[in-house]
Amino acid sequence: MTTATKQTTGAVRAQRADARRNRAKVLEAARKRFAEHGLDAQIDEIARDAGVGVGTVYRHFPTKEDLLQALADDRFEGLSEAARGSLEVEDPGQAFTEFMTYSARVMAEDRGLSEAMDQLPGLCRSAAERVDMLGLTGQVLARAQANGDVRDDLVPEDISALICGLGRAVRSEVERPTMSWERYLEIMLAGLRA
Amino acid sequence: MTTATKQTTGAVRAQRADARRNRAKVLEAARKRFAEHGLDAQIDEIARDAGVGVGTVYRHFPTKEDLLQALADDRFEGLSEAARGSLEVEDPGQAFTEFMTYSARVMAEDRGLSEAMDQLPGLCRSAAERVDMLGLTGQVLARAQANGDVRDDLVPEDISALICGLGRAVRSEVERPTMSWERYLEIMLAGLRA
Amino acid sequence: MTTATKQTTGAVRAQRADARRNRAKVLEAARKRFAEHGLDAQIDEIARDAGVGVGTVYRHFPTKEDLLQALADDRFEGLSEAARGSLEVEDPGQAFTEFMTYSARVMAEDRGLSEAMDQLPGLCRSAAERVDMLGLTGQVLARAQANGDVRDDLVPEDISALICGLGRAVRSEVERPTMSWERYLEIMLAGLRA
Amino acid sequence: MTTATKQTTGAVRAQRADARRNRAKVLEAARKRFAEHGLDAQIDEIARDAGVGVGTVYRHFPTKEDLLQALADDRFEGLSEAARGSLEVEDPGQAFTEFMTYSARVMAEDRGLSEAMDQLPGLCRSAAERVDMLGLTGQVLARAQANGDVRDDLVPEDISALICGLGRAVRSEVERPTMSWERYLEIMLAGLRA
DNA sequence: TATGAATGAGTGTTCATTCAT
DNA sequence: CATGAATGAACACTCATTCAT
Repeated sequence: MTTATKQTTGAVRAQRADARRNRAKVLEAARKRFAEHGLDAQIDEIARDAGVGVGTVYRHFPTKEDLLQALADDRFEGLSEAARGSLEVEDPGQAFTEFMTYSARVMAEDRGLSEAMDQLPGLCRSAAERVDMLGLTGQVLARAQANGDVRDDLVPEDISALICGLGRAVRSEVERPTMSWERYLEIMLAGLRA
Repeated sequence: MTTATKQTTGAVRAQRADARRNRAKVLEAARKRFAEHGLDAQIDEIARDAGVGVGTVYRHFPTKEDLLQALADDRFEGLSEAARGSLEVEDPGQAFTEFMTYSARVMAEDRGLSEAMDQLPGLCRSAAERVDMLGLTGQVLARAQANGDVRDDLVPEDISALICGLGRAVRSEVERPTMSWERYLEIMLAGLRA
Repeated sequence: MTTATKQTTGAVRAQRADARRNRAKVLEAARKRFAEHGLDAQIDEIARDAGVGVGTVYRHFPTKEDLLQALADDRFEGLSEAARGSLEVEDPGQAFTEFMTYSARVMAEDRGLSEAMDQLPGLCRSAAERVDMLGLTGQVLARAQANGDVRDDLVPEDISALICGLGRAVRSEVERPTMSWERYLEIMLAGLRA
Repeated sequence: MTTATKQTTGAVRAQRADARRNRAKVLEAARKRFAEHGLDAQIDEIARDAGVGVGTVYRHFPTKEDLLQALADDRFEGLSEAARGSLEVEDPGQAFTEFMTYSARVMAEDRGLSEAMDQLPGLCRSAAERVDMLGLTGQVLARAQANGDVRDDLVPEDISALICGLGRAVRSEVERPTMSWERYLEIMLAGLRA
């Protein structure tokens, strides 16, 4: 029976690998669709792009919102990694700038994410909480402040909110090339300096 | 055109007055609906609020987008008036700040407008062009720069884009009260200062 | 303006006549579909049968259940008229029998109605209350009891419940011709006799 | 068949025992689900309750209807045993009453069964035929008639149909507590008495 | 010209059934 | 033989737009 169990486990693992691969394909397709078309992207299209049936999408993500939540979780995980990476950077000011730049870029490239911040704030909040975004940005901020690179009156919530604001603001570039998200960010960073 | 109006009968003129009144009622209802519910506001609801039938809405605005265009035109007309008003203010720096503050407030209070900037950029661009937004903001900017209140490297397009960016960014406050549009604006203005 | 109003009223009435006709067509189609296919009948099919678009069905009946409610109301109105008619019949026992027979026939011929009694009891209850079914059946019952035709221990609720029970029971005949609803009713009436 | 079993290896026999046990678990879970939720009970839920995969359910019962058939067969086997038990009861009238009461109770407590009688009559017919329901009820009936307890004009098909009718009728009690299945049965039995 | 009823393509979601592991 | 992931047809319902009155 031990053997049998091991075989079963192997089979189950294989299936799970398949399922995981499908889940990944769905996520990837969804990321692209939402990034390009915003929240109105249709589940059917995502399924087609992923090369699976609608049912498969719904098996992994019972609701459109669940799917968006998973994507947001992914995005915020990326942001938290960026924050952690910045904490390794020696110069605190540069660390701060790098983190903000990474954040702005992510937001600029994902229409769905920036729309979600407008229309599904709870979703973003929960994604941010999952990775303790506030704590991490707080650390990045504190170092820069201690080094005299950033205004002292800023609190971690400001950074968190600015990132969200950036998410909405920087998509400018997509449509109106007069202002790139880089320029918008530059001005914003200037406003944050000590 | 004046002549044409004179030629029309009293009845027809009365009808036209009616039509104009209806147009105004529709616009007003639409403004409220879009401000509160964003772009997803439904034409039927707008018609009901306006006290007219859907057909009347479509007579004046053949398309939902046409209606939004009219509203955007209105908003940008308000912005251009604010810009012209600022040009009367003696202190150039204060004038600049007042104009930016007015703009931020308008954007913060109109969910439809801020969503339109994300999703219907052409609409906003054309509204901005109609009132020479670029020229006006350029004048406000130039005075502030000449007075040494604002960074020299900024061009009028920057201001225009910032206002649009603000439109998207400042709605933060609605959901996450940690950052009000006033605070976001403050940081932004700090970034613009010389 | 009075004239205008009159014209408008005429137009409105004409429209309403059209709408009423469509509503009737929808109801008729729905009656047939639900009678034949039960509660699973599809709105699209009903719309097609009625010769209208789905939207028209939903304009008149915002929900499938609303449509069913309307049909139930119709049915119970018919039952209440039957009860009132029975009260005109001279012989109380015959009146009772006639009313029960009418009820059984209606129920036997409408699969949707009998299923609704199983699965949407609130709907039936409200339809019954709308026409004071309990009061009317109570009167029919009281007369028959006073005449010594029906068991004294029966209360109006019994009759009401029996009619509902009949609704479910008598559809036997549809599928299993061994027992017609007439025979089922006959046995039931025998059980009710004094 | 006994020989065949003897020829099989221990392992295979063990597998068969497993399969039989699975079949039983599925049936039990299905009985509960269908009894409570009616025909709309979902195979996935049944599988979960049974502690097996959906595939296992479908291996034993290739179709939802096949599963229902098995359950109906079980139920009718119970009914036939009740009938046979009644034939042992000394007093024919009491025997008849007991049988009808048992039948009514079973029907009242199984929503799936009563719905099946409405919507899948062939299934019930075949279950009834498998256990010669008609013959057994005929015997119960004949004894009661011979003893003068039940109307002479009733035929075995009447009883069979009444039981089915009861199945649909008595669920009244669930929603409208004014009439219990006991009361409904009482009236019905009164109608059957000589 | 105003009305609002009608339209119908489109969308999220469910669930019986199949099939790779 | 068991598993449960995948499938996809089906279905209720929405809403921008058209059009008869």
